[in-house]
Amino acid sequence: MIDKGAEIPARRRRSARTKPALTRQAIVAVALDLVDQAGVDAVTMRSVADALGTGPASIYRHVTGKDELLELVLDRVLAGVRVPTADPRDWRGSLVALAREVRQVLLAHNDIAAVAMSGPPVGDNLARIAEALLAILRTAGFPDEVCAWAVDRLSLYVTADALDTARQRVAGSGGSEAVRRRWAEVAQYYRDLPADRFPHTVALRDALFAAGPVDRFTLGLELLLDGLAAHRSG
Amino acid sequence: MIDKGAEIPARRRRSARTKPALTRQAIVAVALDLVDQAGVDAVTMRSVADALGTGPASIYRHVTGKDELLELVLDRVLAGVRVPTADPRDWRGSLVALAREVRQVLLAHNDIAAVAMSGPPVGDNLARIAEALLAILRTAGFPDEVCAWAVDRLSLYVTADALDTARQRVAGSGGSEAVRRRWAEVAQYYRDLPADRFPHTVALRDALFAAGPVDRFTLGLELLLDGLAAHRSG
DNA sequence: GCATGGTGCGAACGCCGTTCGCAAGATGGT
DNA sequence: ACCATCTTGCGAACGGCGTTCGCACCATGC
Repeated sequence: MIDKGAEIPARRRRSARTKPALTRQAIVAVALDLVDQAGVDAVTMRSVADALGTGPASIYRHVTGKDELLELVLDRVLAGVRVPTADPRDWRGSLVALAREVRQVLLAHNDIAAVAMSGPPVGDNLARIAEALLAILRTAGFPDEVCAWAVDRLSLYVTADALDTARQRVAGSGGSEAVRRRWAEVAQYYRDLPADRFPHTVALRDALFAAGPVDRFTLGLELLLDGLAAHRSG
Repeated sequence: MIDKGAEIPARRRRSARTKPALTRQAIVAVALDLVDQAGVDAVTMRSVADALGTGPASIYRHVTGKDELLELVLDRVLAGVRVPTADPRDWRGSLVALAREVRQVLLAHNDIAAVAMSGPPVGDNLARIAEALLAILRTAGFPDEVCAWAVDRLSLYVTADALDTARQRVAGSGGSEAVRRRWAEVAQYYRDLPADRFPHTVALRDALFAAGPVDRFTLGLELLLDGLAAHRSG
């Protein structure tokens, strides 16, 4: 948030040809690579330092700690969100487009959504996205207080879904053998529930586990927007 | 999930009067106490062992690892959820009551919701709650596939809100000095956004930070239920 | 009385985030 | 040109984490 520009290498040290120079940007880039390949938990001061050919202490010259590093990674990810131009005649379509864009960008980087759910809402790009959301809502004619909590609820929903989806994706294919077996056990547990005490769960067990092409995210989003529509000019 | 009953002390060892006997239940109880007082992150194999007057290795005789321990804690918390009797004439009221009950129970135990969002959906009590949710939805006459994803979306929303609320509560009063200053900084950042590039955010900054008596949880829930109502007998 | 198997636990391993203190290069004043 | 000062890199270490190993111990069944 500070020193947003420039970041000149400051010095061409021993082998500018072979080393990435150790700047904030380089550190964040390496951390993002680790997130993409192995998830947020794989980001370690040591793993980042290793990938840069140095030790963990060096990272602290450019970043105050791991929290700030992950916030910077999240901000870089959110920089890839392209906000649509608000169409006043179709606020609903605009909101759906923006929500899907954010979700897609988050999911393109593994479980980075976990960072968004564990810290305060920071970063220039988050502010940019929130502004776009508010622009859509306000030009659509929603009262101010409705806009205020609608942006809050929509953000929460999108972030939570992105995190949930990423975790289930790990359970399906990406994850370790142990994690996959764990989820399989849980599925089996639900399948074996006694029909007398869990009649509805048993009756719906096929529908519940049909992780098929049904886009649960959009369905839930439409629910929220249906309800929101009732608050227009209220 | 296994060995659900009994759990006899197995042996009256050296001082049954002074020591809590070291059973699964005692371990879970101690861990839950730690969650209540200092949050999920404060639950450590060592801290749990210390509270029981022993070493970390002893815990592993009764629990396979930290993951299972936290799952057991979550299950014990969810045991406190009292599911309402489904009233077919008021599915909406029943859903609101159940959702609020779950949220309230989760929030009564600090950020325990973090456990629910980081692992697979396990535990007898979770199955019990899901069954109750499905009972309400099905007796209300929703199509099966709607029930299937509605229970998914509602669970996600309740859990995510409980986690989010717990985190903001820490930012308000419960948390450490450092955490509170961090959130204050963020609030200041949003307040100082330039009005030319962030007109809507600036215009709404009072409404956005009015964490007042407005019950955002119920508002969002009503949104979902409004949308859900449109899917009846569809 | 003795083998057996479950239980408690001290010690250790290999990670983690973070801090310290020093070396070395860059910078600025004179 | 020279030295004082500042910034940057980084080896080493600290304390804490989850987990495992191996041994001592005791209740039990033969």
